[in-house]
Amino acid sequence: MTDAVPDKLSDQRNPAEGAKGGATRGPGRRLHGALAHKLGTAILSGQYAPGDVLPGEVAFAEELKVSRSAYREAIQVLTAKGLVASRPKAGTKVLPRERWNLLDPEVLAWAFAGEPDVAFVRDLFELRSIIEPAAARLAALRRSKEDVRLMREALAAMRRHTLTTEAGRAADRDFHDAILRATGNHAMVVLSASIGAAVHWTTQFKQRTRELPRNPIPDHARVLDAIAAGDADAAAEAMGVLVDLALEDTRSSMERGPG
Amino acid sequence: MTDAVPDKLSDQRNPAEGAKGGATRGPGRRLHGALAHKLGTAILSGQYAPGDVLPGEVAFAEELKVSRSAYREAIQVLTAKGLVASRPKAGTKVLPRERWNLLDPEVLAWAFAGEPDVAFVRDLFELRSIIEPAAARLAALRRSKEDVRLMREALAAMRRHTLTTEAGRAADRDFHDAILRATGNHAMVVLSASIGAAVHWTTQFKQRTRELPRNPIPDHARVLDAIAAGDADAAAEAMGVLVDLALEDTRSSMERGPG
DNA sequence: CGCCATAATATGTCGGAGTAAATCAGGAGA
DNA sequence: TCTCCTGATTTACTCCGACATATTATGGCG
Repeated sequence: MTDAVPDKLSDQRNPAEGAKGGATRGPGRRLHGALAHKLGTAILSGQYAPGDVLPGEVAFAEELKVSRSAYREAIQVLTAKGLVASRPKAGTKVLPRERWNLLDPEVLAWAFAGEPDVAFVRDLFELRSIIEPAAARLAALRRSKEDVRLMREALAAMRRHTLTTEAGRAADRDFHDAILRATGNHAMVVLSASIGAAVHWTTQFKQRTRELPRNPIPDHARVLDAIAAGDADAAAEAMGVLVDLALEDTRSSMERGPG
Repeated sequence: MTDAVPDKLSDQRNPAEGAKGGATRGPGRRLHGALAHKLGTAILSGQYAPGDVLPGEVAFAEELKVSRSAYREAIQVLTAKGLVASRPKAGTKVLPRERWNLLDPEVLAWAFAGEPDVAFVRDLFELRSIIEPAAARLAALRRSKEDVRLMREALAAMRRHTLTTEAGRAADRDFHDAILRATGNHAMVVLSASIGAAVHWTTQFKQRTRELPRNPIPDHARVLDAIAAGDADAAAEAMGVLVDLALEDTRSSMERGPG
């Protein structure tokens, strides 16, 4: 907090984000969306700590060079995600971390916009190591042919591109996503965003170490085979191995330093 | 959709929600909050199905007897939770269920505002049956004295009040919440809202059967003892038993009919 | 010294005006 | 006849200024 936000975005209305078609899909297409992104990342990065109270609407909106309406809509977004709460006369206050919807895809993106908090990444991995083996087990029991087809496709894509490319990483996410969908459990699918982020950062950390110590394809293939065969125990076991390896890689590269 | 929303809330500004102090904590304290609640429950209950497009801003806001500002802020809330998306000329459309942030506490509340979807309750239980044993294991490894104290308190409260009272159910939620917190995993704590809803509906369903077939205290005490003793395997095992029993009770009472 | 009424202040709500963008229709060209 | 481009329309988006409401702070009164 202290004095001021290093105002970027000054008077840029719409960053145009490329040419047209919305290919890159920037942070927020609308003004209030961009504002929410800006304020959200500021909060997630600790610029505004829990308990801090934001400047008054009129003053802050003017400082940010936006109308009060746009500012308020951005605040409503943050409120909806549990980051802040505003009361008349008291102002808008940043809520404690427990209230934040950290599993919200957007909040997750904001958390990873800057330097990600290593402790949070660790937590996310731990969650993943709990969810995914169980998900693989359920998937083995309930998968449809279509589910298996999607997994095969994703695995094939992983083979074609490697994890060093964005396409390869996307295929990796698709593979894990397909498993979660195959559980037929909606609550599980919702977690795919969080799990996906964890998977993404796995490969990201692996990139940093520049090792790629292990070919991920066989491990993934083992999971797929078990699920396709309907062998629940084998699926859970194989996914457990996969997750443990990822956790290990990440831990070691995190110890080496977050930067 | 079809013709109109059965407009309640007409010109009621602030339901006053009791006296003061915000004890009961109604759906939405502000107008746009109440609107978001209204529209959110309408979407979650299926009144507006995925793919449906809402009436235009001006028309709908007028129909709901609110200003466009308030209406827009409500829509921003729904957008933030992944329920709808709006684009110029195209209007505001309800997104497919996969995009909904079903783990968001508010969305969860909206989902349970009317008759809860039995399939969703089942999914939530399944998630709980995966998370909680693992959480109990982690809690056994990492619990602090303060954590154990909180669990003891919650269990004592469960003993005092029974699960037939709201205080007892709150104590039940507190117990499970304390375990999640004891894991030291922030991502886990965030799930407490979802898990809490599952726990709440367990007891709710039990109430319906009017059986209360089993005294829950010993099962909970077994979990607590294992965690306090630092026995990870025993903690996971004991919690597994607890969750399985709850799952069984709920399944049988769900089969008897959701109403 | 403590309680209650009053005033000050910031959020909440309102209504309207103007801008930007996406869709649809129409026309020119192949 | 079909395709592509161009314009017009519709809709959400942004801005502005004002009023209403709720909460806190203040000061007087018992």
